[in-house]
Amino acid sequence: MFLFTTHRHTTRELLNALRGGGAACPSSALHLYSQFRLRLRPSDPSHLAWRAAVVTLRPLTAASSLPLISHFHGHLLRSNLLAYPQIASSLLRSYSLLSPPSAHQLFDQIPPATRNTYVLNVMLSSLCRSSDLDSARAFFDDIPDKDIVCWSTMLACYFSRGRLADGFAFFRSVTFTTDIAVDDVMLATLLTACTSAGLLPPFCRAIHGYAIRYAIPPSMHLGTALIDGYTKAGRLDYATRVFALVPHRNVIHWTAMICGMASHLCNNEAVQLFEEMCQRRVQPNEMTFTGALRACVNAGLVEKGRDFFKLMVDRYCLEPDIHHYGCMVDLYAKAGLLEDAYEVIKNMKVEPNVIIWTSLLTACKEFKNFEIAVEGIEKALALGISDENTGLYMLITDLYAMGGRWDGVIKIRRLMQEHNVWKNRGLSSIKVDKPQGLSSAAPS
DNA sequence: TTAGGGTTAG
Repeated sequence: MFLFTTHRHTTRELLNALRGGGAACPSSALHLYSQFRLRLRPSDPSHLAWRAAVVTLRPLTAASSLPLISHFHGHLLRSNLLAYPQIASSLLRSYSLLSPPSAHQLFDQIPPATRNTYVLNVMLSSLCRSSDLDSARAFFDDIPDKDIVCWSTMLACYFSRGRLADGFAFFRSVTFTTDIAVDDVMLATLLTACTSAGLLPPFCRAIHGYAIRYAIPPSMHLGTALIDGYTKAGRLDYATRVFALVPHRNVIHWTAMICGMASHLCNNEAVQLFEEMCQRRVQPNEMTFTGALRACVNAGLVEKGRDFFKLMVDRYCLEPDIHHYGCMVDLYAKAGLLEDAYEVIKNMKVEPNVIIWTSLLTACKEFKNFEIAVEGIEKALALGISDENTGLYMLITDLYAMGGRWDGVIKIRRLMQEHNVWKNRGLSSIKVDKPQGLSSAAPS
């Protein structure tokens, strides 16, 4: 925290305070910035002015404060700071995250001389997020000097729209028709797309092989994408090896590894890794706790799970979300502690969803506890019936039958009939030669 | 010293 003293701070000191997180909240950032502007002299180097404005925008954007950003935009216009590409790209990015139409308006007002590669890339990224793919592609085609960021942005756009074949064709065109050197970010983009499309493990190994061949280190995002890819491909051994090789492991690397271990039922290893992470003073986030709690659920470690949940709230001041409550309900329910599970649901700060009710009611069926089941059923029915929760309705039917409540069975059957929803038969398939989503045409 | 990309519950 930056403290104001009787000492008259120089512009450099104020800039360092802004940059060093001395202004985590928007109001203190704007206060520091106004102090900075008061001290700024014509003799100061011009880069001080735009740097201060750039770092002031960060907390405003992090707080998603559109009114403050608009207010700051006014100041930037009046002080002619928007002529700096650094400011233009920062402001454009802030708007594109919070209000894409405002970003597009701003872009039209940026003079062509200011529209450098950074500005164009932010605009492309904004179009990729908020407009149709063809508009983004048209904008991409018009960019004169495309760099790796530009190509990566467009590549991610294809994948995020589910256009796998076009994305792979696009990647091929990067490698075969340009001199662009593929980097770790582009490989991470490619790998993430393969992981979500289930094109593993050969693709994961191929991309990893490419990274090794071209000496691209598994740093940051590529490290996470590899860990996640290998764990989802069932290769915990490779994931562990990559994890060990990541130079500066951050919370996301640890989380990907912990979640990967938990999903493969290496529960004790996941719990150990989580504890090691805390010992090394790496701050866990909400997702890390989901992984750690899931390991406790799988292993039936009720006490440990309870401790982790308490640790999350008390020590790390994290607000539990639906995933954490879901784990806690499951933790107690699977151990037969149905009262505790139901208590979690009653005290939740978010509405329970179909997963939570299914978790509780499945345990009610297993442990033949009709009392809690009846209470739960009443509330679960409030979710309403849809194609997504027919499983829950079937479970409720079973529970009514178990309690001899045939009127309930008839009621649910009638509801399902009225809404024309039926439980689908279990079905699973494996594509062997041609993975799904690879059938569309290559881009022009 | 302004741009792209990564991790969660039945």
